[in-house]
Amino acid sequence: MKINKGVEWAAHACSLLGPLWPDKGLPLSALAEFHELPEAYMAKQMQALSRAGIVKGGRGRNGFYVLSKSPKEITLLDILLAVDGNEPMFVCTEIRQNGPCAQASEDCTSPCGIAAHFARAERQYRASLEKIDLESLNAGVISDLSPDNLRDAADWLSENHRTLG
Amino acid sequence: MKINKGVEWAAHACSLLGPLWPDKGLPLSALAEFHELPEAYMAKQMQALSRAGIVKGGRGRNGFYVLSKSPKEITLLDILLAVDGNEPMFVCTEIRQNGPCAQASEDCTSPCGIAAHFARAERQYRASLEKIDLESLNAGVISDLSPDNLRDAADWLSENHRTLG
DNA sequence: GAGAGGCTACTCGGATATTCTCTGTCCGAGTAAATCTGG
DNA sequence: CCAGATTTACTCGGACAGAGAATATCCGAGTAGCCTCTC
Repeated sequence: MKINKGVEWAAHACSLLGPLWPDKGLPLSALAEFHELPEAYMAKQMQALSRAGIVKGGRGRNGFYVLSKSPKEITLLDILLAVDGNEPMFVCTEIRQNGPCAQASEDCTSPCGIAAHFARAERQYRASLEKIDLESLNAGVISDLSPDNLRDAADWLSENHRTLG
Repeated sequence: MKINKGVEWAAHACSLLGPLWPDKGLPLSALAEFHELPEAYMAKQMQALSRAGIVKGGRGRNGFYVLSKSPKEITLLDILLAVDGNEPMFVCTEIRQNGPCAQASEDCTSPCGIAAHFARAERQYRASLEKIDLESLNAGVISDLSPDNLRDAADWLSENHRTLG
């Protein structure tokens, strides 16, 4: 029940890309360097985001990543599902249909009670993350920065960002 | 982010033990056989429950498992944490303290915004499972049984249960 | 026949292999910019 | 000097190993009941 480490990286990366949207972005190398992450593995996470349609990666010499939607339309849940997969945490193997007192499968119209409770909990988990969009996420992250840090980051980004077209 | 398969087994096992509490229980062999599960691996799950203080396993020739508390005091969350471990799903590696614009660790008094949101979601997940105690869980499971199944199960349990000394 | 002691059979508990997913890495596909060549 | 084709350098994308955890299994520790032996 551990979330992939890549989710954290992807979330931070999207947080960086948020303020640059819609016409600016960052190459993989910058996204990795900003947080001192291994570029090759960071690529894997960005690919996952790309496949999920959260970011768009222009290929070629001047390629870089841009958010493919407004930061308001991207939620933490989207990022989690993109990187970690959207399989449910709890998978019911219907063991109630096994053994000496097995329930007939035609009697199992409603899901197993245990599975139902886990599913409900998971829905609440997802709902909680669904509420956090990239815009509000960024507001929170930035408010934690010291004025010096904020200026440093802004400078660094302006040096490394790239523009579409 | 997948929950251990053993959690399902453990939950069903506790569900069987609930109505037998406080003076009756079932040996591992019965718990495994009832749902046609591999006994050796089922043992692992019961050991985890035992270590967490949810069940008590009497050793020796006539040993068997009994709930160690009232079914009302045991929640789905307890079972989940016992079998799956109580590590948080999302672990923040503080990558904000890395890289060219790293935040100084003394500035990081409040947790990283991203981690905070995941933590909040996880609290809601746990809270949802915390509400389900074994008694209400059993009520749900039993209500899904057909009358025939219910009788079969009752008979089988009365044949296989064991009573404290 | 009764009691005590020892033995056996059966149970739980922890330590041990095996499989699978996550983690980490590499090389190929693709494109924009720079270069070169001919006019 | 300029336009166009070509080369080049740099980027993302998917395929490929290694590590760690989950899965599955086995053997040892422990106890209740049974058997035997003795009185």
